[in-house]
Amino acid sequence: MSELDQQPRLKIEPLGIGLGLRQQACEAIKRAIMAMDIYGHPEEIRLDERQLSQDLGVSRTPIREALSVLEQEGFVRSFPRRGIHVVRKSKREIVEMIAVWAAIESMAARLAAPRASEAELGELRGLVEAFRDDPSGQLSEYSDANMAFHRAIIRLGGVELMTSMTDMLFIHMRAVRAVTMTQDNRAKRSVADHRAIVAALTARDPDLAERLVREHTMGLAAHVERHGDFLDTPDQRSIA
Amino acid sequence: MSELDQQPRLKIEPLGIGLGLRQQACEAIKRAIMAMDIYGHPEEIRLDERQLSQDLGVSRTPIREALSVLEQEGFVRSFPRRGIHVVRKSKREIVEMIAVWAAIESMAARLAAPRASEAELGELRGLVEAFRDDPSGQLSEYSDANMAFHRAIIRLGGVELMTSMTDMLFIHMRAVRAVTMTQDNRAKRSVADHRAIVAALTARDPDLAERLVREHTMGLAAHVERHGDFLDTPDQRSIA
DNA sequence: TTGACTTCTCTGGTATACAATATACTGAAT
DNA sequence: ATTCAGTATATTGTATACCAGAGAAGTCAA
Repeated sequence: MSELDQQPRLKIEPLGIGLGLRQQACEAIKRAIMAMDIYGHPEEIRLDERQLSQDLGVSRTPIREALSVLEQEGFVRSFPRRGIHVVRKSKREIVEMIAVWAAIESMAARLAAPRASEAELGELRGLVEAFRDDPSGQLSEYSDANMAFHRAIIRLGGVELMTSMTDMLFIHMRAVRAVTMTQDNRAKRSVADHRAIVAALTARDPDLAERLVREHTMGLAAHVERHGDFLDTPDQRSIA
Repeated sequence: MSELDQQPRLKIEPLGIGLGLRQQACEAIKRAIMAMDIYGHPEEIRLDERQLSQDLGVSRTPIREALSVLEQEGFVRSFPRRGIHVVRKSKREIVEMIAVWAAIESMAARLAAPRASEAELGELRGLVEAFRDDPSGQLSEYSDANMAFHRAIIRLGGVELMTSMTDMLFIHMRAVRAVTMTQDNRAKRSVADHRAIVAALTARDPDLAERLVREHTMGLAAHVERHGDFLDTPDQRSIA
């Protein structure tokens, strides 16, 4: 056995070493789904198992298991004997996800107010002040920083389950970025809101922090409720 | 088409017709897991795919897909090449689930305060007053009514995603029932809390309803935090 | 007697073959 | 010409066979 280690074994890239082939397929398909702009073209996007299996170079079995996981996570929906479609979240579903997000993050802010260290609050402040000047110019970067800010608050709550659950929600909400950027004054107001939230946390005021986070995020929900009609395609109701 | 409805078609039960064999297996295994008292005996519970497949009379393929779904839902965990174990939630995980529950239900109560109809509030009041007298006698029935009460509040919020997410959480929290019943005065205080919550909703006071629900449920979290040490088995930390 | 190494077995992972069903296309009849 | 029915094809759902890896036990040597 020992001489095997001494020989210059060619370092094969850890293709599937350690984690099952199913999870690799799952990640690959998820990346592919997230890469394409689902809401750009309104036609249904169908996934072919055999196509995916020969594209990824594995058999259909791990593909099917990966698709099962993705269906559980809400990315695809399988109609028996009729194929697998990429799901397209309706406006109502998006608004509901934002409401749940608001519920969780406001509770996280309440928990974070007494818990967060000064250093953590400093990092949070850095995330906000990086875009103190008009963020309309770099909307994409600001959107990333925006998400990072909210994730940071949730993380500061100290409840890991909140982090994982909202991460799941955020993945499905990348389509909302387009909606968020429609009103460019939203970005400026967003910075002001964030600054107020950090101030409440710094003041160790749980009630204020909770209320500000809730109103901020529920405001986004109301915004999507008003301006997100393009999310609903004509054939959306047939699925519901 | 219309004569199909007129004819007395023999009502064959849809035995596996229409919904895949995978979902049947999934439901069967989930029922089996929920039926056994996981927290009763501390040893690890391992699931054998071949055993399950010949017990259910199907091949291993749907079993594996069902187990994938169950792993996603957090019921089992699969260690590569080492077997599949029924997960045992740690005290920390239980407390975190209760915190998320509190976050969602308090937001639902806030949304329900202006939305709920008088009839819905009447039903809610019925759920509370059914156990106005000492609920210590029928603890099991009260626990069911307790869950029904909380689910009703969440449903009144009008956000379906909150209902589905908390249903998922509640499934994992059946083990907490044992903890809840340890302090028998908790049941009496619980009824008082519930009555106050209904009063706040009747008064259409979103802030009060939100606060009461939050404090009520977070009180349960604190209770489990103090008295739920039996949930952590010695080998629990090895998984984490 | 103890420790290490090897082998065997058990269990999960993967692939391929087969069966069932839904859809679409074509042909015939009205 | 239009509609209905039947068949064929394509795609998914299921089963079985094979493979690889991990754990345990047994044996040999020190």
